[in-house]
Amino acid sequence: MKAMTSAELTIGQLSERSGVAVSALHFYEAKGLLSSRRTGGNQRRYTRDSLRRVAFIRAAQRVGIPLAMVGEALARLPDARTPTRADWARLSAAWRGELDARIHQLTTLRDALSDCIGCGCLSMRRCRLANPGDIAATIGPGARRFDERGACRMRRP
Amino acid sequence: MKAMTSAELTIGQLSERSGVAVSALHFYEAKGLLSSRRTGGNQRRYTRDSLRRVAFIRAAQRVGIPLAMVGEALARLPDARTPTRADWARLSAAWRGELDARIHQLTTLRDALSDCIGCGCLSMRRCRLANPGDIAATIGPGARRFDERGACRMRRP
DNA sequence: ATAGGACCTCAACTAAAGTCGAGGTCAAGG
DNA sequence: CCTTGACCTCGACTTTAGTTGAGGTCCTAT
Repeated sequence: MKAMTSAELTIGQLSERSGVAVSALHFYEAKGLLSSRRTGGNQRRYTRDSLRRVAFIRAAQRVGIPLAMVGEALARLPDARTPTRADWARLSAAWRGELDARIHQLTTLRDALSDCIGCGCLSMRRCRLANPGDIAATIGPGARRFDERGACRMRRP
Repeated sequence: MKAMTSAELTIGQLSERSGVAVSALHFYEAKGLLSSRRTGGNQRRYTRDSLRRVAFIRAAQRVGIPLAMVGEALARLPDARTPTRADWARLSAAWRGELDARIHQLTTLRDALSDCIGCGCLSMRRCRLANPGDIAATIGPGARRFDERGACRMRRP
């Protein structure tokens, strides 16, 4: 084992410290969410702030935000220099709005559920449960857990 | 157009009233979340309470609960008789707990995000953002948006 | 009776977020 | 020298939640 605490991290170290599988880190890199320097032997070396990027990615994931959206957000961090506190703070503020919105949605839904399904209401047209924000979703085929859920209200392109 | 307001619904009517595509209703039926009678000509006929089932399914979806879990819940409704108010209320109560838990998770996360990413904290081991419930997830291959998120805390089988 | 829409089945495709495995380097220890 | 462990790439596979299309039936109004 190499017990070096170098300035840079190997992918294995990043994986262990972040709790994210190596294969997932590869995947994130392929998606452009993460970047690395390569050594002479073609191995990845990550700067320290990658830890933060990964933490951010996972945090976003946990609340159901798709990687594409996370990628968009991260893309607005400077890629040349290491992001400053201010860069991160801007990003954090943006996500805070997103999370607030989601919490609000969820709360509304919970209340609608208690009022509505619990009470025996049968009308679909009137029901808050049935129309919780009328997302007229026909966006394409396949799984679309996110959009249908009407969840992300960060600037849509 | 048939303007009949019969006791039963065709799949087209159920689709329109619920806002769910016919293909999705087929899919739900295949997954056992929904059931129907067949006419002589092999067409589906739904009872009125299917509307409520579908609304429930979508509501659960919107908050990120996978169909399998919804199916489990719905399976505990009586299939022979039309579910009573009490049947639904039981179910609703169970979900309320689920939603409360999720809201709590999200809120915690939001706060951690503001404190932590905003402030320049770099330690992964200490960071609430990085370890928001330590889900040691290695459950199998493929997409697992739900389990990794550590989200559902309804009785696990 | 016949055209039109609504319905049926079934197979194939899409998309997200990864995992897994094969086949091949690289570096250090014995 | 050789083995062991970490790393590399690339392609195939997985799961969830559907959609799309082909090919065929049913029903109802003209």
